[in-house]
Amino acid sequence: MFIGAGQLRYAPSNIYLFHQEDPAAVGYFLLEGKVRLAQLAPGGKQVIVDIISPGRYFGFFVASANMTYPISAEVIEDSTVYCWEAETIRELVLRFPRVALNSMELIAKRFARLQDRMQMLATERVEQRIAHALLDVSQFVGKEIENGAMIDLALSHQDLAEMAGTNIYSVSRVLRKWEDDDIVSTGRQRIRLCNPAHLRLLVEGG
Amino acid sequence: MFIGAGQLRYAPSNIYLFHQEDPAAVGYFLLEGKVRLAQLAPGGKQVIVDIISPGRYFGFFVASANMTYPISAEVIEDSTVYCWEAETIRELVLRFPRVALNSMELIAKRFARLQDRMQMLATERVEQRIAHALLDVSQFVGKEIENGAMIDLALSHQDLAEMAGTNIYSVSRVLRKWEDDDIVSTGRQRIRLCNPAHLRLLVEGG
DNA sequence: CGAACGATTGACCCAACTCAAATGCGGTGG
DNA sequence: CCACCGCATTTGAGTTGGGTCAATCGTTCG
Repeated sequence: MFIGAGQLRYAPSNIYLFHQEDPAAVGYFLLEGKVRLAQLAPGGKQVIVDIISPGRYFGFFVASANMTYPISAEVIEDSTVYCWEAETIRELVLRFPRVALNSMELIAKRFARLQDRMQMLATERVEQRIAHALLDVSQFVGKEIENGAMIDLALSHQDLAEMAGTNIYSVSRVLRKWEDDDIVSTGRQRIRLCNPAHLRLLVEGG
Repeated sequence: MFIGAGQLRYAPSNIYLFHQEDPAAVGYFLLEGKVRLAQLAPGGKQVIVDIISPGRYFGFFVASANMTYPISAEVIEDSTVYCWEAETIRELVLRFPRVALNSMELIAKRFARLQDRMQMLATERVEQRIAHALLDVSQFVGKEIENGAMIDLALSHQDLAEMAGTNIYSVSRVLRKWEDDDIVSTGRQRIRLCNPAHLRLLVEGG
């Protein structure tokens, strides 16, 4: 949408598209690559809020609202983005109300997802949280193998820990246990879900 | 806004305006009273996502998106709400783009707030989380006394626990400690922040 | 006055965090 | 091709925050 009003931009791995607290001047749509949205806590720890894969918007609504970015966006895989100035977004929304409605629907879904994650952090124990985080992220960034029975994720233990609100040691121990039970298989910066159904059980069951 | 397109409704304490999983058919604006938005976790525990005070919208964006409510809304103080059918909201957004823009700004702020809460749940320890939750909720539902030096909250330990992702026992212990330090004073379903600045220190500091 | 409910307190215990150290893997440069 | 370095991961041991349970107390209200 809005092709023409914004501009295409190539962003190599490891750069930041924007930093937390920066005035939100630009909204993005990811065409290709991968971007990590993280929030830095006072004290050094950070939380990964989301991992963006192609076809998704980010920093879009804040930009329309004249705020500062509440999170940072780090490119973790060479990416191509399409981006719009905040002012342009506002004009487009005013000109094409349909766009606004779509945006509202989009954000409502993201909102629900965020609430789910909040609940998981508030009520679940580490093993469930890790399962939850894996399933959540696999909806978008996973590469399916063999009719979806397996999902391959490019994800470090560090990332997973920051999504589940724990540390790399606990992540390692949990993954090891699951590996013994053939639920996942792990490698350097790679996690393969061999049995997503079992993970789902863990999340539901308790 | 939109007066005329929706309708006024009186809702007594203890009823639910909507339940989690219900199709989101109506969006609300609170004129008077207090409403608790909570999400029930599989396993009985629940998380209080927000406490709504007069002047705020809720269930509004989900309604515009043809989804099911991701949370339940319980009236916890006799309330007056103004509400719109989902279809009406969509029509209004399409007809008055300005409304859409305002909505997007509104939701972006809420989004940022939710992300903050997520971070707190993921990285902070219980004492900080409770301080955080108190400050967060006091922005909206507190009654200021003596030029803001004190804030009076109608809040049970149970509520606070469900906001901070802990249990009533830990809440009680933390509040007791703070009471000994004259940071708060407590009563039945009532918490008075005597020294919000000190709480803010706790949140920042670590 | 008594029932119901919120709050308190103590004792116990375990999940998970911390720290330290070892191990393995990948890429690089000689 | 091998040696080396840096980083991700693993593993063990020790510690503890805070969750759980049980019992009690206080207060509100019918």
